[in-house]
Amino acid sequence: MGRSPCCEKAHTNKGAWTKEEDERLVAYIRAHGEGCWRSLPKAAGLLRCGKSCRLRWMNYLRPDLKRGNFTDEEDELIIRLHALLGNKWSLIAGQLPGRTDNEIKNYWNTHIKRKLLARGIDPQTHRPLGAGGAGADAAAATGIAAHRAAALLHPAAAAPASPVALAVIKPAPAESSDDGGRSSSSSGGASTGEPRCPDLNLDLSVGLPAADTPTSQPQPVVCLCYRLGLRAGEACGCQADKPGPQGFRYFRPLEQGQYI
DNA sequence: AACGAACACAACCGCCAAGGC
DNA sequence: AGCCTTGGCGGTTGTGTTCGT
Repeated sequence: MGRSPCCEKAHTNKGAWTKEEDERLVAYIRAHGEGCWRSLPKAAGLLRCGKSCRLRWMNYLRPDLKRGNFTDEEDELIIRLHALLGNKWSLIAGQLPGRTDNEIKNYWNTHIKRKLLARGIDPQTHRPLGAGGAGADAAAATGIAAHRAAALLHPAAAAPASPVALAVIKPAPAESSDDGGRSSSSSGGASTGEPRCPDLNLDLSVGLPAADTPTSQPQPVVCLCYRLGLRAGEACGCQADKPGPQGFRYFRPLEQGQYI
């Protein structure tokens, strides 16, 4: 079995990219666009693997990349998205324009993990350290985790200083999958390898509030317990008997320090 | 000044799914 | 239906830099 390498390793450079290589890659993509990565290196005169070219372009050379330090707002958004999605770095990156999955992954591992630990929060379960154990993992493995994630993303649950205020979660069709089916091996949250519930296949949309959005008005957030077939009061404090205009239900945010 | 440890981040590796043939 | 190619993803490693002794 096995598979052929994506390139002939004997004839490819490895390691850090030189300025000249960067220039060649950028020039080629500007002229021809992002096409076939496998054939690109040869066409561009690069002694690189196609995957390496793609990575270099995606992570460092793309013109729309935002360089520089992460802001506090981005920090908080990453933390909330990680609570919801786990180690789905590409999905998280999709909510942070100009940031790449690799960048976010590195930032998480080097900064945010420590930041959460300093706050006394387990970076994997997003629960207070020592307050969960297997129970916390089990909770994260249930649909209730999705509800908690909604709470984490709810404006009222956001950190006071954070302008990241609106999160609308809409249920995706059950048959759709945007993670390429990799969730069984790497979806985040608990790292214990315990059995997990089926992925929720959330079609997640997160955005900053529009400039003219009155922040004092309640923002719609779907209670995922409803999606999971739970009734009012069975797993949350949402107002199930007052459905919103399009089936949305408003979630009562958790108090600070309150966890499900 | 020299050395080692810790940190930050760029890059690589292996795996998987989708799509074409 | 099965194989192969390709793009994409997450985990891990390698290397340069900074900090502490």
